[in-house]
Amino acid sequence: MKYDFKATEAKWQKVWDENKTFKTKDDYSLPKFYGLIEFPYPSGAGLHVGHPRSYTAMDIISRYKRMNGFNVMFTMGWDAFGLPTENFAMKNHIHPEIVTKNNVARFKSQLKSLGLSFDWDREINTTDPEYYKWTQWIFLQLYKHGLAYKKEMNVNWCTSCKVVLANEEVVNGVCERCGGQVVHKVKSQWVLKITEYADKLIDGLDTVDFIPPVVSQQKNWIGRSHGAQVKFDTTEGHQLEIYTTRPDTLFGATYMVIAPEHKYVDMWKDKLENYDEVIAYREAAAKKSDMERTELSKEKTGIMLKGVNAINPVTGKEIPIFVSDYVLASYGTGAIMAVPGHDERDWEFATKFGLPIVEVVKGGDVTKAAYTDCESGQMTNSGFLDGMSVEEAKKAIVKYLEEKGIGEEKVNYKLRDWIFSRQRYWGEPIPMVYCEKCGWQPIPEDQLPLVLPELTDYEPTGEGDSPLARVTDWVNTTCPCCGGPAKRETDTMPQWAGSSWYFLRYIDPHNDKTFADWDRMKYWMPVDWYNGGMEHTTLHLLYSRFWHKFLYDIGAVPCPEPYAKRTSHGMILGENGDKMSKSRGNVVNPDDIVNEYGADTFRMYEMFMGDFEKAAPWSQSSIKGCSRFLDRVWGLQDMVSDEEGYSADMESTFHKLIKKVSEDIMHLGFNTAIAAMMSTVNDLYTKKSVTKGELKTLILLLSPFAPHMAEEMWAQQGYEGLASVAQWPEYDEAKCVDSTVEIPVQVNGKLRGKVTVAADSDKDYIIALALEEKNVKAQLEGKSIVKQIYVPGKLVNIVVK
RNA sequence: GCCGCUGUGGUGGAAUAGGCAGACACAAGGGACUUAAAAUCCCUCGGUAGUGAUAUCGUACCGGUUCAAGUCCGGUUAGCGGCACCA
Repeated sequence: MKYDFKATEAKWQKVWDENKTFKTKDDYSLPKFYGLIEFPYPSGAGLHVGHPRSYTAMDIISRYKRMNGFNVMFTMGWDAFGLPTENFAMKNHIHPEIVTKNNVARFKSQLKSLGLSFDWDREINTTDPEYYKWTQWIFLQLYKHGLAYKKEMNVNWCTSCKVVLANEEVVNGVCERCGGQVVHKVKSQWVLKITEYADKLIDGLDTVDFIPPVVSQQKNWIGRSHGAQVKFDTTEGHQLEIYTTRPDTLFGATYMVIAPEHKYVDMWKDKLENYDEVIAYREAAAKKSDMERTELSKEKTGIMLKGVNAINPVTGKEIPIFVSDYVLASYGTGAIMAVPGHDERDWEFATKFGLPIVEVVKGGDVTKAAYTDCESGQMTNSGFLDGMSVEEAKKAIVKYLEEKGIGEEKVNYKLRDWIFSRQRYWGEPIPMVYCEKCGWQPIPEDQLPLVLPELTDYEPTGEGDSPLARVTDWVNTTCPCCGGPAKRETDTMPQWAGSSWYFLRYIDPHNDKTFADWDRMKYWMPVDWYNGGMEHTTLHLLYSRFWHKFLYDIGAVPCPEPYAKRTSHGMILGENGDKMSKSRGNVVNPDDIVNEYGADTFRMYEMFMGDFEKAAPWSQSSIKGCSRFLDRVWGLQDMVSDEEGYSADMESTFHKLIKKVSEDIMHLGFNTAIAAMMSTVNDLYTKKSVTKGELKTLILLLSPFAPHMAEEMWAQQGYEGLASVAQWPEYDEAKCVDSTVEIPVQVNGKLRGKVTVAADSDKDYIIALALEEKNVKAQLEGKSIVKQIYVPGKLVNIVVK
């Protein structure tokens, strides 16, 4: 009888739904497993074949854990605030709430068709006021602990979206979303002090099991560097403070550079003979977009300050000061000491402006290029540092500077604070009120959620204000402090806000007293395994770790790290190897595959198509292989014998298979687990028979991968209950070995023959047998044996001369 | 430029901790069944030589360590991802 996937899949999805088969239990005496996948943004385009790769993998792991007696939490929700929904609403004059509702409904039905074992009773939606009430609450805690502040900032302004972007949303100087030009604009923004957590975010990485690329990217992004801050006297009187990672090269500092925005430019207005020229340079730099600044990075520009010089504190020499945009106002002190002998950028600048280059570390030729090696060099031209290694010199100079009171050790980070305001409608309102008398005031917590007001026009004002600014009766309110007239903040939170804590809400999604009950969090946290895309490493993953660490510090969550383990899946590419996209016309719709082959085949193929952690191109024809395999498994029912256990010749095969599938699931080796099942099924077809016990094991092993078919076969074979929650089959390590083994025999490392022996044969016997093997014997003809190597159970190698 | 990852048949990919390279699939070719097609089943399938047993070369390239290297070490090269004037 042919397998009817349509009817069968619908049937079991209904059973699972009605029985709440995958409902998370409240029994905290059970071992728990919290598997997490990134909840999607419900876009208008519907589910993409890329989404289920991660979902299916975690579904398999969750099903495996469940069958092994774990209390499993595996859930789904919607990260539903965001620009595309707002843009769609704007264009079509439909409320974003309706758009979201429709998109969620579509996503949900698509996901349901895949047989994913989510506990749907815990579904959450970031745009639900009962959810964002707590997003706002967390913001208020950040504010109350001094981690949220308002700041006039030079922000990234997308000229096309007419919206301010976070640093992270600007890619190569253009808007990440629309590719529009990004320029600088001054705006007053809410900013979160993620930099205060830089050390904790780096150090915490040692306590979790994240794949190495994630660890290195996060470390790189935070960019911690150790160095020194040093004060240089100037001829004008003020001290100019710089940051350097190479204090050892202080004797080689022949000039200084400050950022165009540096405040000393204004302070020294009267002293500077060429003030106008410097200001013109500053204005030109400000006008440059990030794109232009990057493009022009090859050619260094700058203006020397006329009228003020600095004094090198160790050489006592007067050195010139420049403004140049190769020094960033936002990093360190916005000023540097330039050591052209040992820094490539300084060398380039010094060469262009004809400035002196002094060698202070031996090992290179500073007339040709900067010598930046700090491993092997030796100090020279450096007074009391001469003869020291770079490492020694660093320590000695810092000690000297500290004694003199002109410098100290200093740690710096590339990480910037998180700009948290968006001039958009479809986001969480920031629960703050501005009062002329009292300044910024938080909304009392009992007034949360601060609900988004209804709106008919979602167009941003174009002035950089949110559409909310138009809703005057919402904006005008009273000050929670003095009761006088006040105005609400009209900016909303970025999309990253809702996703920064959603894993906590899954634990207790309907709690209206707190964001999640403590005892529940104590049981469920941390997330045991979080799988998601590499593209979220420096944004979502870092932000959510930051929020969690903050919540931990104020005693609101029970553990310092939210995720115990993080892995990442590769992208699914189009058939031609390009990234799947509408414009390339190579997008595959999962619905089509499910309709043609069924969810089980679709799941199988997504797991079989390649190394889970690497990108893999979609192949329409390869799907057939998985479809054929499932048909063959189904067909086994026609050759099942009356035998209960495993047949003698298949026993070790099945023990090995259980072991392999179990281990492969936990190592993301889904493709090899499936391959092993295929092999075994092929063997059974060769034999043309299968025992009841063998079929039972196969059904159970298949259940996490192709749950619908497994469920149907389980029922047809007369087993009680559901395969989805049946006990995972056990294997016996002792039975994983075959009674006879085939040992390859090499002569001088080249395969010449094979001998078949009992598994417990001893070395001498095997070597003797090997020497008698026909082909081996021929190879040994007329040669003398130098050495005989036997690797137990693996191979024999005979070395001859 | 810096950091990280990856180079294996026509294709996707296997190969535990240095031990039979190419598992499992797809595609292709041949055959069986069929009025025919689809589906299914069987065979072949890295290169070269040979009817064949077999020999020989072969995991991006060059070199090294080892009885033995896709795997380890040094260098080169190509591709992907991240960061990018961070002092």
